[in-house]
Amino acid sequence: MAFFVDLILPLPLDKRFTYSLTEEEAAFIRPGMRLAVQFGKNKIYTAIVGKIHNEAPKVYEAKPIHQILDVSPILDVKQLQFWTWIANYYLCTEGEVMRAALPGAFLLESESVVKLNKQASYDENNLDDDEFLVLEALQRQSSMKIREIEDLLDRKKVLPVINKMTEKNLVMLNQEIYEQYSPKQTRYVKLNRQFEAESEMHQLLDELSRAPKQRQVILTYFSLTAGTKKSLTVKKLLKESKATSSILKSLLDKQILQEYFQETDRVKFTGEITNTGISFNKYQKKAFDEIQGIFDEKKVCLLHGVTSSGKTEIYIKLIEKAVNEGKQALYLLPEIALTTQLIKRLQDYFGEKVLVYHSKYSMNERVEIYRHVLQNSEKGKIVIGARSCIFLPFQNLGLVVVDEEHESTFKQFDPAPRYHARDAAVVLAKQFDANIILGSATPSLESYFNAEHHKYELVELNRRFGNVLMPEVEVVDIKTAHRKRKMTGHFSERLIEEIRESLNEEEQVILFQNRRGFSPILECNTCGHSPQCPNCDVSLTYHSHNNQLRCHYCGYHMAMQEKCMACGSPEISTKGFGTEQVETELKALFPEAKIGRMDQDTTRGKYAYEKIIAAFENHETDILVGTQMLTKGLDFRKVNLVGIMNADNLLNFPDFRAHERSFQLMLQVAGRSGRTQKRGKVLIQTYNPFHQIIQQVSTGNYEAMYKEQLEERYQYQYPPYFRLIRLTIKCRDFSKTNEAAAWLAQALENVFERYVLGPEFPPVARIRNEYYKNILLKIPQKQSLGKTKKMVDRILSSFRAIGAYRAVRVIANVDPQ
DNA sequence: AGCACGCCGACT
DNA sequence: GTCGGCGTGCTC
Repeated sequence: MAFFVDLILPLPLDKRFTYSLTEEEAAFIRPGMRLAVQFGKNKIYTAIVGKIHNEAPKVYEAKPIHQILDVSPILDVKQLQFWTWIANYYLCTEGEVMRAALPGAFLLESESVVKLNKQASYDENNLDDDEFLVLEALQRQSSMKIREIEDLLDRKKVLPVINKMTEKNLVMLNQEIYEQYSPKQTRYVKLNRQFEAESEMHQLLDELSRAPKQRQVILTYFSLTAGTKKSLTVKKLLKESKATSSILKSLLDKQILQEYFQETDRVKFTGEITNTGISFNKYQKKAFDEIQGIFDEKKVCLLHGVTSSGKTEIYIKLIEKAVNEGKQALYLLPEIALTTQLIKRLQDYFGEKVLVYHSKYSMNERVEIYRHVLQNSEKGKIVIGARSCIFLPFQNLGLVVVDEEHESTFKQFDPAPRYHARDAAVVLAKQFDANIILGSATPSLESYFNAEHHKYELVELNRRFGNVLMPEVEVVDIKTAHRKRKMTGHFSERLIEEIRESLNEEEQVILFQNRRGFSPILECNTCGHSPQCPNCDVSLTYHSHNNQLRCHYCGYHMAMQEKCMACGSPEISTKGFGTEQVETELKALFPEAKIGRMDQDTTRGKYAYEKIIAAFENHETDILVGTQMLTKGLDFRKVNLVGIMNADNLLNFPDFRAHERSFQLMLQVAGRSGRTQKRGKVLIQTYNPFHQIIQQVSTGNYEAMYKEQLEERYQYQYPPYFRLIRLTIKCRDFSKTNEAAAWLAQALENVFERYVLGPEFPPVARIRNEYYKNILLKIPQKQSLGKTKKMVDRILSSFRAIGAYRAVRVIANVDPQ
C-alpha cells in the first residue's frame, strides 16, 4: 500500500500539498510533526503534517519528503483544528496561520549553496570571467550562498552562470537547511580526578607555588566545592577567584581542571515568591462567586470592573484554582511591553510557574517557552502575553483571562491572519472546554451586547478598592477660553492652576495628548505648501530631536528645510501639536518642574518604557506627558491630576468606533488619577463641552454611553448589529486600482445589494507607491456568516482569475477594527 | 510567497 | 547581440 501525507506549507496558498511516504515514514509520522519538503524547483520548506492517508493524487505524482524534523508532534490536533477555524473565519490560508503560530526558529528554510566539485578538472582558458571569479572564490571558502555570488559578480541574475557551471561539472548546487534553535550551554569545571586524593592535592598546590594566580584559582575551587556535590560554573569560579579566563585556560591546558558543558534553560525565574495571600473585600468575593457560577454553566464571563476595583486579584485567584486542578492558564494582555507591573505581581504570587511570551524575546527563548507549554511542564502552567499566545500548544487549558478586552490591539492588522485574539480565545476555550473571562473597566460594545443577550454573562464590580472615590472630572471649554484670551499655548488657565497646585503639594501629574499622528507638519506662510512624502499621500512630519522631516508610513526622511520647497520663502512654521510641543510649552510654564515624555519617539529602545515608568514611579519626574501608552495598566500612587489636552481630536476621528474609543480612552486615562485616599482630579480640555461623550465621561456613566452608541450602531448598520468584512484593493497602478475596485464592488453588489459600501479611498490613499481602495461589506445578523464568506471567497477567486487584474492584490479583513 | 520562463526595450 | 525589466503561471 502506498502512503501519503497532506501538508500545510507556511505560504499564502489555500491548499494543502500531498507528498508520498515510505511505509516506515508513515508508521512514524503523526499529525502536528514538522517535515522538510522540497517545494518548487529548488527550495526546501518546513511543513506541518495535517493528515496521513493512502489516496494517491490523481493528476500529479507526489514527491517524496526530504526529512523528518521532529520525533514527536509540536502541535496537538486541537491546535490544527484551531488553525483551520482561524483560516476559515478570517479568510486567510492555513499557511499564513502557521507562520503566525510557530516561533520563527521552527520554520527552517533552505538556502541554495554553491560548492566546488572536487573531482572536476578544468582548463582556466575555457572559463569566462564570471566562472573564473566564482571558482577562485570557492578556492578560498568551501561554499557560497547565492547572495554572496551576486555581490561577488556584482549582478542580479546569477543563476544562469551557476547552472552553466553545474552542467560543466565544475560546481554543485546544494540546499542547506539550518537548525535555528540552539540550546544554551553552560560551561562547568571540575578538578581532574587524579588530584582528588589528599596527597596529590598537596603536591599540586606545591607545584603551583610559583604560579600564585593559578594556585588561587585552585584554592577557590576547593572552598567553593567543599561539602557540596553541586557543579561549579566557570563563571562563578572566575568571579570568586577574581581570575581571568587566560589563567583558567592554562589550568585547563595542564589538565589540572577539566571543562564540561550542560544544556540549561533560558527561561528562568530568579525572584522569589513574596506574596502568598490575597484577601478579597466583600465586593470582590461576591464577584468571584458569581464568576464561579457562570463557569459552572460553561459560559463566557464578562467582568465589568471600574479601574482599581481589584480585577487582578480575582484573576489571580481564578488562575490559582485552574492550576491547582492541574490545568494550564492563559492570561492575555493587549500589549506586553507596558505591563511590567502586572507581570511582577503574577510572578510574586506564582513564582516560576509564570511564563511571559513576548515577541521581543529572542528566537531561542521563544522556542523554550513553546516547549514548556507543549510538555505541560510545571514552568508552563501560566502563560502571560499578547495576542500571539493563543497559538501556543496548550495540552490542558483550563482558563483564559482576556484583560482589557476592549483594546483594539487584540486585533492583528497586518499581515494575515487578521485575527482578533479575544474572539479567537473564546473559540479556543470552547475547544478545550476551558473557562474564559473577559475583563475591562470599559467593555467593548460588542462584548457588553453579547452579555446583554446572554451569549456571555455579566459580572460587575463598581466599587474601587479601599473605597477610593472615582476622580472628579472637570471640563474646560477652550473655545471660550480662547476668546477670553485665557489660554497660554495649549494650556487653559484652569489646567495651569491645577498643575501648579499639584506641584506645590508634591504630587504628580499626567498630561495626555492623543496620537503621534498629530505631530507637527511644516507649512509655508507664503504659499501654504507643506512637504509631502514622495511615496505616500501624506505630509511629512517634523521631528525636532534629529531635526528631520519624516513619513510615518514608509519611513522616508529628509533634513529639515530652511526654505519652502515650492516658493523658496524662508517663512515656514510648524502646525499641529503633539507631545513634543506640550513638553516644550510645559517647560516654559514650569521651568522648575521635571518633565518626562512617553511616546513612540522616546520609547524606542528595549528598556525605554521601563526607564520612563521607573523614573516616574520614583518621583524623579513630576509631570509625565504622553500618548495612548499612558492608559495601559500603569499604577502610580502619587498621581492626583490627569489632564487631557484636547478631547476633540479623539472625538472627531472618522471611524464608527470613534466615540466608543474616546470614552474608553478618556475613562482609562482618568483612572490613573487618585488611586489612594485623596480624591483625584481629571481635567478635560475641549471645544465641545456639551458633547454627549464628554458628559458621559465626566459622570463615568458607561451604561448611558452604551445605550446611546448602540442606538447609533443600529441606525447606521454597524457592529454589533451588523458584521463587517473590509476588502482592501491595492495596486501600483492608479487606474487599475479604480477599475478593479469597481469590478469587485459590482460583483459584490450583485449578490449583497445595498450591504456593499464603496469603493472608497482611505484617508491615506497611497502608501509606498501603492494605491489603496476599500470596500465594506455589511452582514445582517440573520444572514449566514458561513455562506456569506463562501460567497465572498467565490467572488474573490473569480476576481483573481481575471488576467487584467493580476497585479492587483485584495486583502480581506473580517471584523475590522 | 518565491521562482522560472518568456517577452520586450536599452545598452556594453 | 545580451542584460534586466516585468507579466504569467506553477508549486504536491
